[in-house]
Amino acid sequence: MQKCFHISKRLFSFVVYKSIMARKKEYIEEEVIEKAMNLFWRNGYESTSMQMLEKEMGINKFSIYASFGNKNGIFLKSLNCYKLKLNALIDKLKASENGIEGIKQYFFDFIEFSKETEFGKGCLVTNTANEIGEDADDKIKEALSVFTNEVKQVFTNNLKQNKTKDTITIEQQADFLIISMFGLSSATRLFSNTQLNNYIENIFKKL
Amino acid sequence: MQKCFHISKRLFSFVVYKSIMARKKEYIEEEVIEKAMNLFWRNGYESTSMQMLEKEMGINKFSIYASFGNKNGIFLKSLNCYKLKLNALIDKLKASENGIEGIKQYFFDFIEFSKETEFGKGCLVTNTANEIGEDADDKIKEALSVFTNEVKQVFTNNLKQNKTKDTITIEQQADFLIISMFGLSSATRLFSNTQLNNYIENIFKKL
DNA sequence: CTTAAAACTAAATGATTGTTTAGTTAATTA
DNA sequence: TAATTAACTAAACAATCATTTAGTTTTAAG
Repeated sequence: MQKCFHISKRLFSFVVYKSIMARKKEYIEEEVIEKAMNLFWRNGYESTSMQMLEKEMGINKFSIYASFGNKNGIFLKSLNCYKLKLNALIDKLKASENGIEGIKQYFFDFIEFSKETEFGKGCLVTNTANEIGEDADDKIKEALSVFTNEVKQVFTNNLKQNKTKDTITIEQQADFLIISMFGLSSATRLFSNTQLNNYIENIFKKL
Repeated sequence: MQKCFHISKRLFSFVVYKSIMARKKEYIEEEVIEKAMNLFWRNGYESTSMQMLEKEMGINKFSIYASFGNKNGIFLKSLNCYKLKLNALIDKLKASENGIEGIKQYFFDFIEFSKETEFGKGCLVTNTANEIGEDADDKIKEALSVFTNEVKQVFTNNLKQNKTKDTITIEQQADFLIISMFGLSSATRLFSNTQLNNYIENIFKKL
């Protein structure tokens, strides 16, 4: 087969044999990925084993590998799923037109979003950024980086709503806020609601 | 042997047979623990295997287990070693009498303390707090909690140097600062020096 | 010098990791 | 209905994990 005509076996069967489907999948990929995502969110990447994923996703290892390639593949899809869920908060923030007040509300919204029982489970993105080392998978590192920069950009746009702020101040405050989100993520897992409130109130006293 | 007279084999040999030593250890426990600590600091608890520890500490697995019991034991000793190293900064902070300025200097000192190459390696305590789950070893969780509270207490004492601040404000600002340290710890691993500076400067604005 | 005990080396342990393979079931099309 | 093929179950895979065991070497006391 010539290189320029090469397409993967899976894609090939999808494109050409679309009408010759045999047995139907008994699960919906988006649904089982959401379950996987919640497991990764609670336990982290390394602590989540294929055995746990098999049980939580409710499908066999074979099916998991057939659908997502490997553990990394499941995780990358899970990151995307997380992104879609968080988009509810991000979209609200984007729609806000009250500057830093909108960002402050996002911080409070995130606590609710992260809530599990008494404590939260942090942010899947920052949890992973804290967990992995420099030699981790490049796609994962890239996804985390892209995500972080996107959120920082939304913060920047909201800060720009205050016309009295110069460019340098906005950049510095955006750095301050995105790093503060890392602190908030950790804090939801460890600190009380009162302490989280004290934290957020002090953050926004300075802006 | 009656229960009330029971002492461990190791302690027994130490106390009674102190003068009947056979072969001497070819390593100093404090020295190999420092090497282990640096490995945990760089890679985290789970990612650090006994194989890596054996190589880095320069002694055999048998010797490691004889000296420290198990991986958890090595880690608890490593946490203590980390504490001793960080005490240089903490003592400087304790000695300072310029209120929040001393705390701000501690933040900058920590960046230097955490520095590895271009990026830092965070704080062993907060790294671990971010890594472990609720079902982790109780001694480790306790050690992390004690450590965090001690640092917060030092922050509190420094904040009290400003006599105009009321008790509630001091408590709230101490919460803010200790959670901000979690953010700084993560940030040293991911963000540039400029961004770390922007972060710290904004933390201590209007405090 | 003999004896005893601790410290050493190196290999084996069983459990668990992520991943793959062999064989069965079920759905679609001709 | 028969043939085809994807999706399934369940077992096996090699690698690695933390931990233990067996056997040797070294030191010091009697």
